[in-house]
Amino acid sequence: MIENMPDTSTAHEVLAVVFQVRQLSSRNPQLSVLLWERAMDPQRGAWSLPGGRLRHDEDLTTSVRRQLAEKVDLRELLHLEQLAVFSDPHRVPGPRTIASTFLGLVPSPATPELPPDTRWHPVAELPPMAFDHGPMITNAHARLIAKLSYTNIGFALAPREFAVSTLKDVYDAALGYQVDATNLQRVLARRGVITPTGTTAKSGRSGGRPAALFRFTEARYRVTDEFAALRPPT
Amino acid sequence: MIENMPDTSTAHEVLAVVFQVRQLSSRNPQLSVLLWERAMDPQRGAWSLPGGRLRHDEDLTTSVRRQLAEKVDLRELLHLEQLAVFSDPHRVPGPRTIASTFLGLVPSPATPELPPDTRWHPVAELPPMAFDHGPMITNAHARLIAKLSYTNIGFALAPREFAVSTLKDVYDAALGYQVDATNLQRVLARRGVITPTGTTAKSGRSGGRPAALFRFTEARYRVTDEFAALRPPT
DNA sequence: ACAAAAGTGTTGCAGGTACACCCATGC
DNA sequence: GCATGGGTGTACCTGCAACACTTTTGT
Repeated sequence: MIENMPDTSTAHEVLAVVFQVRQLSSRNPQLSVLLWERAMDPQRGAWSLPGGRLRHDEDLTTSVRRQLAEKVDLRELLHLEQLAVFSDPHRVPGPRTIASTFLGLVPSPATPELPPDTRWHPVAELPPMAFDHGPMITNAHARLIAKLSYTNIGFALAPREFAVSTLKDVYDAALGYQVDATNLQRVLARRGVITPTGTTAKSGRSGGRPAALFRFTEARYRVTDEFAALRPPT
Repeated sequence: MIENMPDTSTAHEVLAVVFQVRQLSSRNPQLSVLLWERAMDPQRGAWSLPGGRLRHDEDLTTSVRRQLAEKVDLRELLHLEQLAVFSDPHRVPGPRTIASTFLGLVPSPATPELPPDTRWHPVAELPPMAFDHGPMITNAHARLIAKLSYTNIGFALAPREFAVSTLKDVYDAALGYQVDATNLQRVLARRGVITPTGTTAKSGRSGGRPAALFRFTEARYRVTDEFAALRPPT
Protein backbone atom coordinates (compact mmCIF):
# COMPACT_ATOMS: atom_id res chain seq x y z
CA MET A 1 0.00 0.00 0.00
CA ILE A 2 1.31 3.39 -0.94
CA GLU A 3 -1.91 5.11 -0.02
CA ASN A 4 -0.30 7.05 2.76
CA MET A 5 2.68 8.27 0.90
CA PRO A 6 3.19 11.98 1.47
CA ASP A 7 1.07 13.99 -0.89
CA THR A 8 3.41 15.83 -3.21
CA SER A 9 1.71 19.17 -3.06
CA THR A 10 -1.19 19.66 -5.44
CA ALA A 11 -2.14 23.26 -6.01
CA HIS A 12 -5.58 24.40 -7.00
CA GLU A 13 -6.24 27.40 -9.21
CA VAL A 14 -9.38 29.08 -10.46
CA LEU A 15 -9.58 30.54 -13.96
CA ALA A 16 -12.35 32.75 -15.28
CA VAL A 17 -13.62 32.99 -18.84
CA VAL A 18 -15.12 36.48 -18.71
CA PHE A 19 -17.20 37.48 -21.72
CA GLN A 20 -18.51 40.82 -22.83
CA VAL A 21 -20.07 41.91 -26.10
CA ARG A 22 -17.92 44.81 -27.25
CA GLN A 23 -18.10 47.26 -30.08
CA LEU A 24 -14.77 47.53 -31.86
CA SER A 25 -13.89 50.11 -34.44
CA SER A 26 -16.97 50.33 -36.65
CA ARG A 27 -17.38 46.60 -37.16
CA ASN A 28 -20.24 44.68 -35.65
CA PRO A 29 -20.09 44.06 -31.92
CA GLN A 30 -17.98 41.05 -31.02
CA LEU A 31 -18.13 38.58 -28.18
CA SER A 32 -14.86 39.17 -26.39
CA VAL A 33 -12.95 37.50 -23.63
CA LEU A 34 -10.70 39.06 -21.02
CA LEU A 35 -7.06 37.96 -21.22
CA TRP A 36 -3.70 39.04 -19.86
CA GLU A 37 -0.34 38.68 -21.52
CA ARG A 38 2.31 36.68 -19.72
CA ALA A 39 5.42 38.75 -19.08
CA MET A 40 7.51 35.87 -17.77
CA ASP A 41 8.18 32.28 -18.59
CA PRO A 42 6.71 29.78 -18.89
CA GLN A 43 4.83 30.72 -22.03
CA ARG A 44 6.02 34.31 -22.02
CA GLY A 45 4.02 36.34 -24.53
CA ALA A 46 1.12 33.92 -24.63
CA TRP A 47 -2.25 35.02 -23.30
CA SER A 48 -3.83 33.67 -20.13
CA LEU A 49 -7.21 33.63 -18.48
CA PRO A 50 -7.41 35.73 -15.32
CA GLY A 51 -7.37 33.82 -12.05
CA GLY A 52 -4.88 32.29 -9.68
CA ARG A 53 -4.24 30.19 -6.62
CA LEU A 54 -7.08 29.24 -4.36
CA ARG A 55 -6.53 30.37 -0.77
CA HIS A 56 -7.06 27.86 1.97
CA ASP A 57 -9.84 29.88 3.60
CA GLU A 58 -12.03 30.63 0.59
CA ASP A 59 -14.30 28.61 -1.62
CA LEU A 60 -14.02 28.67 -5.39
CA THR A 61 -16.63 31.32 -6.09
CA THR A 62 -15.21 33.68 -3.50
CA SER A 63 -11.79 33.13 -4.96
CA VAL A 64 -12.82 34.00 -8.50
CA ARG A 65 -14.57 37.15 -7.38
CA ARG A 66 -11.59 38.20 -5.30
CA GLN A 67 -9.06 37.59 -8.02
CA LEU A 68 -11.06 39.39 -10.66
CA ALA A 69 -11.56 42.33 -8.33
CA GLU A 70 -7.94 42.46 -7.21
CA LYS A 71 -6.05 41.82 -10.36
CA VAL A 72 -8.37 43.19 -12.96
CA ASP A 73 -10.53 45.56 -10.98
CA LEU A 74 -13.58 43.92 -12.43
CA ARG A 75 -16.66 44.09 -10.28
CA GLU A 76 -19.63 44.36 -12.64
CA LEU A 77 -19.99 40.62 -13.09
CA LEU A 78 -23.70 39.93 -13.47
CA HIS A 79 -23.29 36.20 -13.76
CA LEU A 80 -20.75 33.71 -12.53
CA GLU A 81 -21.03 29.96 -12.74
CA GLN A 82 -18.81 26.96 -12.39
CA LEU A 83 -17.67 25.12 -15.46
CA ALA A 84 -15.44 22.10 -15.94
CA VAL A 85 -12.38 21.15 -13.94
CA PHE A 86 -9.17 20.54 -15.87
CA SER A 87 -7.08 18.00 -14.06
CA ASP A 88 -4.49 16.52 -16.39
CA PRO A 89 -1.42 16.01 -14.18
CA HIS A 90 0.77 17.67 -16.81
CA ARG A 91 -1.49 20.48 -17.89
CA VAL A 92 1.02 23.02 -16.63
CA PRO A 93 4.74 22.63 -15.94
CA GLY A 94 5.96 22.63 -12.37
CA PRO A 95 3.96 21.45 -9.38
CA ARG A 96 0.71 19.77 -10.22
CA THR A 97 -2.14 22.25 -10.49
CA ILE A 98 -5.82 21.51 -10.90
CA ALA A 99 -7.85 24.25 -12.55
CA SER A 100 -11.51 24.97 -11.90
CA THR A 101 -12.94 27.15 -14.64
CA PHE A 102 -15.75 29.67 -14.40
CA LEU A 103 -17.97 31.52 -16.81
CA GLY A 104 -18.35 35.22 -16.03
CA LEU A 105 -20.50 37.73 -17.88
CA VAL A 106 -20.21 41.52 -17.97
CA PRO A 107 -23.04 43.66 -19.37
CA SER A 108 -22.47 45.50 -22.55
CA PRO A 109 -21.86 49.15 -21.98
CA ALA A 110 -19.77 48.78 -18.80
CA THR A 111 -16.09 49.16 -19.49
CA PRO A 112 -14.07 48.54 -16.41
CA GLU A 113 -10.57 49.94 -16.06
CA LEU A 114 -7.97 47.40 -16.99
CA PRO A 115 -4.29 47.04 -16.07
CA PRO A 116 -1.92 47.60 -18.98
CA ASP A 117 -1.15 43.93 -19.62
CA THR A 118 -4.84 43.04 -19.85
CA ARG A 119 -7.08 43.24 -22.90
CA TRP A 120 -10.35 42.12 -24.40
CA HIS A 121 -9.97 39.81 -27.39
CA PRO A 122 -12.75 38.79 -29.80
CA VAL A 123 -13.28 35.06 -29.38
CA ALA A 124 -13.29 34.77 -33.15
CA GLU A 125 -9.64 35.86 -33.33
CA LEU A 126 -7.86 34.61 -30.26
CA PRO A 127 -4.17 35.28 -29.81
CA PRO A 128 -1.78 32.43 -28.96
CA MET A 129 -3.11 30.99 -25.71
CA ALA A 130 -1.13 29.67 -22.78
CA PHE A 131 -1.39 26.05 -21.61
CA ASP A 132 -4.91 24.63 -21.95
CA HIS A 133 -6.67 27.98 -21.78
CA GLY A 134 -7.86 27.78 -25.38
CA PRO A 135 -10.12 24.75 -24.84
CA MET A 136 -11.43 26.39 -21.70
CA ILE A 137 -12.73 29.30 -23.75
CA THR A 138 -14.27 26.95 -26.28
CA ASN A 139 -16.01 25.12 -23.48
CA ALA A 140 -17.31 28.31 -21.90
CA HIS A 141 -18.56 29.64 -25.21
CA ALA A 142 -20.48 26.44 -25.91
CA ARG A 143 -22.12 26.68 -22.50
CA LEU A 144 -23.06 30.30 -23.10
CA ILE A 145 -24.62 29.50 -26.47
CA ALA A 146 -26.67 26.68 -25.01
CA LYS A 147 -27.91 28.72 -22.08
CA LEU A 148 -28.93 31.68 -24.22
CA SER A 149 -31.62 29.50 -25.71
CA TYR A 150 -33.27 28.12 -22.58
CA THR A 151 -32.49 30.61 -19.80
CA ASN A 152 -32.66 34.36 -19.24
CA ILE A 153 -28.87 34.59 -19.10
CA GLY A 154 -28.88 37.37 -21.70
CA PHE A 155 -29.56 39.85 -18.88
CA ALA A 156 -25.91 39.56 -17.91
CA LEU A 157 -24.67 40.62 -21.35
CA ALA A 158 -27.24 43.22 -22.38
CA PRO A 159 -27.54 46.84 -21.23
CA ARG A 160 -30.04 47.50 -18.48
CA GLU A 161 -32.44 49.06 -20.96
CA PHE A 162 -32.30 48.38 -24.64
CA ALA A 163 -34.12 48.40 -27.95
CA VAL A 164 -34.82 45.01 -29.46
CA SER A 165 -32.37 45.71 -32.26
CA THR A 166 -29.63 46.30 -29.70
CA LEU A 167 -30.49 43.04 -28.01
CA LYS A 168 -30.31 41.32 -31.36
CA ASP A 169 -26.75 42.59 -31.79
CA VAL A 170 -25.83 41.14 -28.42
CA TYR A 171 -27.35 37.76 -29.25
CA ASP A 172 -25.80 37.73 -32.71
CA ALA A 173 -22.37 38.31 -31.25
CA ALA A 174 -22.75 35.76 -28.47
CA LEU A 175 -24.33 33.05 -30.63
CA GLY A 176 -22.15 33.54 -33.66
CA TYR A 177 -25.09 33.63 -36.05
CA GLN A 178 -27.85 36.06 -36.93
CA VAL A 179 -31.15 35.88 -35.11
CA ASP A 180 -34.32 37.50 -36.36
CA ALA A 181 -35.12 40.53 -34.23
CA THR A 182 -38.85 39.98 -34.63
CA ASN A 183 -38.75 36.45 -33.35
CA LEU A 184 -36.24 37.21 -30.63
CA GLN A 185 -38.68 39.76 -29.30
CA ARG A 186 -41.56 37.36 -29.38
CA VAL A 187 -39.74 34.42 -27.89
CA LEU A 188 -38.42 36.42 -24.96
CA ALA A 189 -41.66 38.32 -24.43
CA ARG A 190 -43.74 35.15 -24.46
CA ARG A 191 -41.53 33.66 -21.82
CA GLY A 192 -41.79 36.79 -19.72
CA VAL A 193 -38.03 37.26 -19.89
CA ILE A 194 -38.17 40.84 -21.17
CA THR A 195 -40.66 43.58 -20.29
CA PRO A 196 -41.34 46.87 -22.09
CA THR A 197 -40.39 49.88 -19.98
CA GLY A 198 -43.00 52.07 -21.68
CA THR A 199 -40.38 54.57 -22.83
CA THR A 200 -38.87 54.76 -26.28
CA ALA A 201 -35.43 55.59 -27.60
CA LYS A 202 -34.79 58.52 -29.89
CA SER A 203 -34.65 57.58 -33.51
CA GLY A 204 -31.23 57.33 -35.10
CA ARG A 205 -29.28 59.73 -37.28
CA SER A 206 -30.97 58.61 -40.46
CA GLY A 207 -34.54 58.60 -39.28
CA GLY A 208 -36.65 55.58 -38.62
CA ARG A 209 -39.30 54.85 -36.11
CA PRO A 210 -38.17 55.25 -32.52
CA ALA A 211 -37.67 51.94 -30.76
CA ALA A 212 -39.55 50.84 -27.66
CA LEU A 213 -37.23 50.12 -24.76
CA PHE A 214 -37.19 46.88 -22.82
CA ARG A 215 -35.47 45.50 -19.81
CA PHE A 216 -34.96 42.00 -18.52
CA THR A 217 -37.75 41.22 -16.10
CA GLU A 218 -35.47 39.49 -13.64
CA ALA A 219 -31.85 40.34 -12.96
CA ARG A 220 -31.19 36.86 -11.66
CA TYR A 221 -30.33 33.78 -13.59
CA ARG A 222 -33.36 31.58 -14.24
CA VAL A 223 -34.13 28.59 -16.41
CA THR A 224 -37.10 29.55 -18.54
CA ASP A 225 -37.57 26.56 -20.82
CA GLU A 226 -36.54 23.52 -18.91
CA PHE A 227 -37.84 20.59 -20.90
CA ALA A 228 -37.46 20.05 -24.60
CA ALA A 229 -39.47 16.85 -24.37
CA LEU A 230 -40.93 14.46 -21.84
CA ARG A 231 -42.53 17.27 -19.93
CA PRO A 232 -44.13 16.40 -16.65
CA PRO A 233 -47.91 16.05 -16.95
CA THR A 234 -49.72 19.37 -16.76
CA MET B 1 1.85 40.15 1.06
CA ILE B 2 1.12 36.72 2.39
CA GLU B 3 0.75 35.26 -1.06
CA ASN B 4 3.73 33.02 -0.62
CA MET B 5 2.87 31.66 2.74
CA PRO B 6 3.21 27.89 2.78
CA ASP B 7 0.09 26.28 1.48
CA THR B 8 -1.47 24.41 4.36
CA SER B 9 -2.18 21.24 2.51
CA THR B 10 -5.38 21.09 0.54
CA ALA B 11 -6.53 17.63 -0.38
CA HIS B 12 -8.67 16.83 -3.37
CA GLU B 13 -11.20 14.03 -3.46
CA VAL B 14 -13.54 12.68 -6.09
CA LEU B 15 -17.04 11.48 -5.21
CA ALA B 16 -19.36 9.58 -7.51
CA VAL B 17 -23.13 9.67 -7.56
CA VAL B 18 -23.82 6.30 -9.20
CA PHE B 19 -27.40 5.67 -10.21
CA GLN B 20 -29.18 2.52 -11.25
CA VAL B 21 -32.87 1.78 -11.71
CA ARG B 22 -33.52 -1.17 -9.46
CA GLN B 23 -36.47 -3.40 -8.81
CA LEU B 24 -37.07 -3.80 -5.10
CA SER B 25 -39.45 -6.26 -3.55
CA SER B 26 -42.57 -6.09 -5.69
CA ARG B 27 -42.84 -2.31 -5.76
CA ASN B 28 -42.15 -0.31 -8.87
CA PRO B 29 -38.55 0.04 -9.93
CA GLN B 30 -36.75 2.83 -8.08
CA LEU B 31 -33.91 5.10 -9.05
CA SER B 32 -31.21 4.13 -6.57
CA VAL B 33 -27.83 5.45 -5.59
CA LEU B 34 -24.80 3.55 -4.41
CA LEU B 35 -23.69 4.37 -0.85
CA TRP B 36 -21.44 2.94 1.82
CA GLU B 37 -21.88 3.15 5.54
CA ARG B 38 -19.14 4.83 7.55
CA ALA B 39 -17.73 2.48 10.15
CA MET B 40 -15.58 5.09 11.85
CA ASP B 41 -15.82 8.65 12.97
CA PRO B 42 -16.34 11.27 11.81
CA GLN B 43 -19.98 10.69 11.03
CA ARG B 44 -19.90 7.04 11.91
CA GLY B 45 -23.09 5.33 10.78
CA ALA B 46 -23.92 7.97 8.21
CA TRP B 47 -23.85 7.04 4.53
CA SER B 48 -21.27 8.31 2.06
CA LEU B 49 -20.79 8.50 -1.65
CA PRO B 50 -18.06 6.23 -2.99
CA GLY B 51 -14.80 7.92 -3.91
CA GLY B 52 -11.63 9.10 -2.28
CA ARG B 53 -8.36 10.94 -2.56
CA LEU B 54 -7.06 11.97 -5.92
CA ARG B 55 -3.59 10.62 -6.63
CA HIS B 56 -0.98 12.99 -7.89
CA ASP B 57 -0.48 11.10 -11.14
CA GLU B 58 -4.08 10.70 -12.29
CA ASP B 59 -6.74 13.02 -13.59
CA LEU B 60 -10.22 13.16 -12.11
CA THR B 61 -11.95 10.77 -14.48
CA THR B 62 -9.25 8.16 -14.11
CA SER B 63 -9.47 8.52 -10.37
CA VAL B 64 -13.22 7.94 -10.25
CA ARG B 65 -12.99 4.87 -12.43
CA ARG B 66 -10.16 3.46 -10.36
CA GLN B 67 -11.87 4.07 -7.05
CA LEU B 68 -15.15 2.58 -8.16
CA ALA B 69 -13.37 -0.45 -9.54
CA GLU B 70 -11.16 -0.92 -6.49
CA LYS B 71 -13.48 -0.25 -3.66
CA VAL B 72 -16.79 -1.27 -5.10
CA ASP B 73 -15.80 -3.59 -7.90
CA LEU B 74 -18.02 -1.64 -10.22
CA ARG B 75 -17.00 -1.71 -13.85
CA GLU B 76 -20.22 -1.60 -15.84
CA LEU B 77 -20.45 2.19 -15.83
CA LEU B 78 -21.93 3.18 -19.17
CA HIS B 79 -21.77 6.89 -18.49
CA LEU B 80 -19.57 9.10 -16.38
CA GLU B 81 -19.51 12.87 -16.37
CA GLN B 82 -18.20 15.66 -14.24
CA LEU B 83 -20.58 17.59 -12.07
CA ALA B 84 -20.05 20.45 -9.62
CA VAL B 85 -17.10 21.02 -7.33
CA PHE B 86 -17.84 21.47 -3.63
CA SER B 87 -15.26 23.73 -2.11
CA ASP B 88 -16.50 25.14 1.19
CA PRO B 89 -13.38 25.27 3.39
CA HIS B 90 -15.30 23.61 6.21
CA ARG B 91 -17.30 21.07 4.26
CA VAL B 92 -15.50 18.27 6.09
CA PRO B 93 -13.62 18.31 9.38
CA GLY B 94 -9.83 18.00 9.37
CA PRO B 95 -7.59 19.13 6.57
CA ARG B 96 -9.27 21.11 3.88
CA THR B 97 -10.67 18.90 1.14
CA ILE B 98 -12.18 19.95 -2.15
CA ALA B 99 -14.61 17.50 -3.68
CA SER B 100 -15.24 17.04 -7.38
CA THR B 101 -18.46 15.15 -7.97
CA PHE B 102 -19.36 12.86 -10.85
CA LEU B 103 -22.51 11.34 -12.24
CA GLY B 104 -22.21 7.63 -13.05
CA LEU B 105 -24.89 5.42 -14.60
CA VAL B 106 -25.21 1.63 -14.47
CA PRO B 107 -27.63 -0.20 -16.77
CA SER B 108 -30.61 -1.86 -15.30
CA PRO B 109 -30.18 -5.59 -15.06
CA ALA B 110 -26.47 -5.56 -14.15
CA THR B 111 -25.97 -6.17 -10.46
CA PRO B 112 -22.33 -5.92 -9.56
CA GLU B 113 -21.00 -7.59 -6.46
CA LEU B 114 -20.81 -5.19 -3.57
CA PRO B 115 -18.75 -5.18 -0.38
CA PRO B 116 -20.78 -5.74 2.78
CA ASP B 117 -20.81 -2.12 3.90
CA THR B 118 -22.14 -0.94 0.54
CA ARG B 119 -25.75 -0.76 -0.59
CA TRP B 120 -28.15 0.71 -3.13
CA HIS B 121 -30.63 3.18 -1.66
CA PRO B 122 -33.70 4.57 -3.45
CA VAL B 123 -33.15 8.29 -3.90
CA ALA B 124 -36.67 8.83 -2.66
CA GLU B 125 -35.76 7.48 0.78
CA LEU B 126 -32.19 8.37 1.52
CA PRO B 127 -30.64 7.37 4.83
CA PRO B 128 -28.81 9.98 6.97
CA MET B 129 -26.06 11.29 4.72
CA ALA B 130 -22.53 12.25 5.70
CA PHE B 131 -21.22 15.79 5.25
CA ASP B 132 -22.55 17.49 2.12
CA HIS B 133 -23.24 14.30 0.23
CA GLY B 134 -27.02 14.82 0.30
CA PRO B 135 -26.95 17.97 -1.84
CA MET B 136 -24.54 16.25 -4.20
CA ILE B 137 -27.16 13.59 -4.92
CA THR B 138 -29.84 16.21 -5.43
CA ASN B 139 -27.60 17.99 -7.88
CA ALA B 140 -26.80 14.81 -9.80
CA HIS B 141 -30.44 13.81 -9.96
CA ALA B 142 -31.43 17.18 -11.39
CA ARG B 143 -28.77 16.83 -14.05
CA LEU B 144 -29.96 13.36 -14.94
CA ILE B 145 -33.56 14.49 -15.29
CA ALA B 146 -32.60 17.35 -17.56
CA LYS B 147 -30.40 15.22 -19.77
CA LEU B 148 -33.01 12.49 -20.19
CA SER B 149 -35.09 14.95 -22.15
CA TYR B 150 -32.54 16.25 -24.63
CA THR B 151 -29.92 13.52 -24.94
CA ASN B 152 -29.78 9.77 -25.47
CA ILE B 153 -28.44 9.25 -21.95
CA GLY B 154 -31.14 6.66 -21.24
CA PHE B 155 -28.94 4.04 -22.93
CA ALA B 156 -26.81 3.99 -19.79
CA LEU B 157 -29.75 3.09 -17.54
CA ALA B 158 -31.79 0.76 -19.75
CA PRO B 159 -31.13 -2.89 -20.56
CA ARG B 160 -29.40 -3.60 -23.86
CA GLU B 161 -32.67 -4.81 -25.37
CA PHE B 162 -36.03 -3.87 -24.00
CA ALA B 163 -39.74 -3.54 -24.64
CA VAL B 164 -41.06 0.01 -24.68
CA SER B 165 -42.97 -0.65 -21.47
CA THR B 166 -39.74 -1.62 -19.75
CA LEU B 167 -38.11 1.56 -20.97
CA LYS B 168 -41.06 3.49 -19.64
CA ASP B 169 -40.44 2.01 -16.18
CA VAL B 170 -36.83 3.15 -16.35
CA TYR B 171 -37.80 6.67 -17.36
CA ASP B 172 -40.57 6.84 -14.76
CA ALA B 173 -38.14 5.91 -12.03
CA ALA B 174 -35.41 8.28 -13.16
CA LEU B 175 -37.71 11.23 -13.83
CA GLY B 176 -39.94 10.81 -10.82
CA TYR B 177 -43.14 11.09 -12.82
CA GLN B 178 -45.05 8.95 -15.27
CA VAL B 179 -44.38 9.24 -18.97
CA ASP B 180 -46.70 7.95 -21.65
CA ALA B 181 -45.21 4.83 -23.23
CA THR B 182 -46.74 5.65 -26.61
CA ASN B 183 -45.17 9.07 -26.77
CA LEU B 184 -41.88 7.96 -25.30
CA GLN B 185 -41.63 5.49 -28.15
CA ARG B 186 -42.40 8.11 -30.75
CA VAL B 187 -40.15 10.79 -29.38
CA LEU B 188 -37.15 8.50 -29.16
CA ALA B 189 -37.87 6.78 -32.47
CA ARG B 190 -38.25 10.06 -34.33
CA ARG B 191 -34.93 11.24 -33.03
CA GLY B 192 -33.33 7.98 -34.07
CA VAL B 193 -32.34 7.27 -30.47
CA ILE B 194 -33.92 3.80 -30.36
CA THR B 195 -34.17 1.18 -33.12
CA PRO B 196 -36.38 -1.90 -33.31
CA THR B 197 -34.38 -5.12 -33.22
CA GLY B 198 -37.02 -6.99 -35.20
CA THR B 199 -37.47 -9.58 -32.46
CA THR B 200 -40.27 -9.64 -29.93
CA ALA B 201 -40.51 -10.62 -26.29
CA LYS B 202 -42.69 -13.42 -25.05
CA SER B 203 -45.99 -12.24 -23.69
CA GLY B 204 -46.38 -12.20 -19.93
CA ARG B 205 -48.07 -14.62 -17.55
CA SER B 206 -51.47 -13.00 -17.97
CA GLY B 207 -51.52 -12.79 -21.74
CA GLY B 208 -51.26 -9.70 -23.84
CA ARG B 209 -49.67 -9.02 -27.16
CA PRO B 210 -45.97 -9.74 -27.28
CA ALA B 211 -43.86 -6.59 -27.21
CA ALA B 212 -41.44 -5.59 -29.93
CA LEU B 213 -37.89 -5.23 -28.68
CA PHE B 214 -35.73 -2.17 -29.15
CA ARG B 215 -32.21 -1.11 -28.42
CA PHE B 216 -30.51 2.25 -28.22
CA THR B 217 -29.04 3.05 -31.61
CA GLU B 218 -25.84 4.45 -30.19
CA ALA B 219 -24.12 3.32 -27.03
CA ARG B 220 -22.38 6.66 -26.69
CA TYR B 221 -23.65 9.81 -25.09
CA ARG B 222 -25.03 12.25 -27.63
CA VAL B 223 -27.07 15.43 -27.50
CA THR B 224 -30.12 14.87 -29.67
CA ASP B 225 -32.14 18.02 -29.21
CA GLU B 226 -29.77 20.88 -28.68
CA PHE B 227 -31.82 24.03 -29.10
CA ALA B 228 -35.15 24.82 -27.56
CA ALA B 229 -35.28 28.15 -29.35
CA LEU B 230 -33.12 30.53 -31.33
CA ARG B 231 -31.99 27.76 -33.61
CA PRO B 232 -29.30 28.60 -36.10
CA PRO B 233 -30.71 29.23 -39.60
CA THR B 234 -31.24 26.05 -41.59
C1' DA C 1 -42.33 62.44 -50.66
C1' DC C 2 -38.99 59.11 -49.54
C1' DA C 3 -35.82 56.29 -47.04
C1' DA C 4 -34.91 54.04 -42.84
C1' DA C 5 -35.85 51.67 -38.80
C1' DA C 6 -39.32 49.48 -35.80
C1' DG C 7 -43.22 46.85 -35.06
C1' DT C 8 -47.39 43.69 -36.39
C1' DG C 9 -49.93 40.00 -38.80
C1' DT C 10 -50.02 35.79 -41.05
C1' DT C 11 -48.81 31.47 -42.61
C1' DG C 12 -46.68 27.20 -42.23
C1' DC C 13 -44.23 23.71 -39.94
C1' DA C 14 -42.20 20.76 -36.43
C1' DG C 15 -42.60 18.42 -32.36
C1' DG C 16 -45.30 16.79 -28.42
C1' DT C 17 -49.53 15.32 -25.92
C1' DA C 18 -53.70 12.96 -25.30
C1' DC C 19 -56.70 9.59 -26.32
C1' DA C 20 -59.45 6.56 -29.00
C1' DC C 21 -59.03 2.60 -31.47
C1' DC C 22 -57.04 -1.77 -33.37
C1' DC C 23 -53.98 -6.13 -32.71
C1' DA C 24 -52.04 -10.38 -30.68
C1' DT C 25 -51.64 -13.32 -27.11
C1' DG C 26 -53.07 -16.46 -22.63
C1' DC C 27 -56.79 -18.40 -20.34
C1' DG D 1 -65.17 -15.62 -25.82
C1' DC D 2 -62.77 -12.12 -22.82
C1' DA D 3 -59.25 -9.92 -20.32
C1' DT D 4 -54.71 -8.08 -20.78
C1' DG D 5 -51.03 -5.78 -22.48
C1' DG D 6 -48.93 -3.73 -26.91
C1' DG D 7 -49.17 -0.83 -31.02
C1' DT D 8 -51.16 2.59 -34.36
C1' DG D 9 -53.76 6.55 -36.03
C1' DT D 10 -55.32 10.93 -35.44
C1' DA D 11 -56.71 15.28 -33.76
C1' DC D 12 -55.12 19.03 -31.30
C1' DC D 13 -52.03 22.37 -29.30
C1' DT D 14 -47.93 25.03 -28.57
C1' DG D 15 -43.99 27.41 -30.00
C1' DC D 16 -40.91 28.93 -33.47
C1' DA D 17 -39.35 30.60 -38.19
C1' DA D 18 -40.00 33.21 -42.19
C1' DC D 19 -41.59 36.99 -44.47
C1' DA D 20 -44.81 40.37 -46.12
C1' DC D 21 -46.89 44.43 -44.58
C1' DT D 22 -47.78 48.60 -41.77
C1' DT D 23 -46.26 52.44 -38.70
C1' DT D 24 -43.38 56.23 -37.27
C1' DT D 25 -39.74 58.90 -37.55
C1' DG D 26 -35.71 62.18 -40.03
C1' DT D 27 -34.43 64.64 -44.14
